[in-house]
Amino acid sequence: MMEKSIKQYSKLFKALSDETRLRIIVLLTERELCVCQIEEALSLSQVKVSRHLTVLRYSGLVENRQEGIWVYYSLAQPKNKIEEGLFESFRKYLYKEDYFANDLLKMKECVLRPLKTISKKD
Amino acid sequence: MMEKSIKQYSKLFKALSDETRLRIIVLLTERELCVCQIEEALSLSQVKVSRHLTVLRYSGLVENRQEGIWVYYSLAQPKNKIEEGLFESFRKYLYKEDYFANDLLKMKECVLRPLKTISKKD
DNA sequence: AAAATATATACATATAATCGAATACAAAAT
DNA sequence: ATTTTGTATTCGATTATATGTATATATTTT
Repeated sequence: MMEKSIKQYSKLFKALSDETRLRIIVLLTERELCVCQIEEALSLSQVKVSRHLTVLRYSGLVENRQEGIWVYYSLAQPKNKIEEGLFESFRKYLYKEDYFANDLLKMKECVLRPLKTISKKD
Repeated sequence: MMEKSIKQYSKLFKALSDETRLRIIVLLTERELCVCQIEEALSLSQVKVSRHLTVLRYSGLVENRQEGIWVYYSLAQPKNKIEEGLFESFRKYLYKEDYFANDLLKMKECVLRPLKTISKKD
């Protein structure tokens, strides 16, 4: 159908149009993470992170896999040239920007510790 | 301010998250156009086009200049690497996709014809 | 001057997105 | 079998977005 490609792209951009989701995506450009790690790295509530991850999953930008009690999320393979270019730009440029750099730093601290010791926040 | 960059990007993607605005942007990657040309190329109402152009202008993605009775819109200079990459991707790939290709074709027909009142002027 | 044209805005309304709090679910540990 | 832990979903409230109709503004033509 003709409308498919337009919708596909507008949905892509809608998925990226939320600050929380953008922060999550930038984290995931670096590595696979489970929900509680994202929660802590971004100091956000469980509901908020989980809900935005669901949105991202529906958009096709991320995938998940379950491992025991944890659900790990990762960036999906880019489905077109636009996504490909975006992911590349994210990896190349966004990590340098203060806010994202900070998130990434905190994320790296988090993943050093074993999962069990992660404490809850909101 | 720390939040600035994140907001900047989420706003960029929000501006691109609407189908009509995406179609407009793709037209503008090709050339400057006035409102009525966009209206005709996309077969959309005046209000709809004008309103979405206003949104795009607020997002900083497009600029406009008035010339007599017409207001011409064009893509603004990219303000960061992400925008730069996006514009490049749009020019490189989107014009090939059916729906956008169709819009561009129709736009080119439209701009061949003189603007109604201009013919009287010269 | 009035009429015509291109564009923008106001108003009302419908639809969608976001959020916190509470709750459900499923796997693991006890 | 019960509790704990990580994750997902429901509910209700709030806010944001998109749209059509009507109207306003500004420039040009007559």
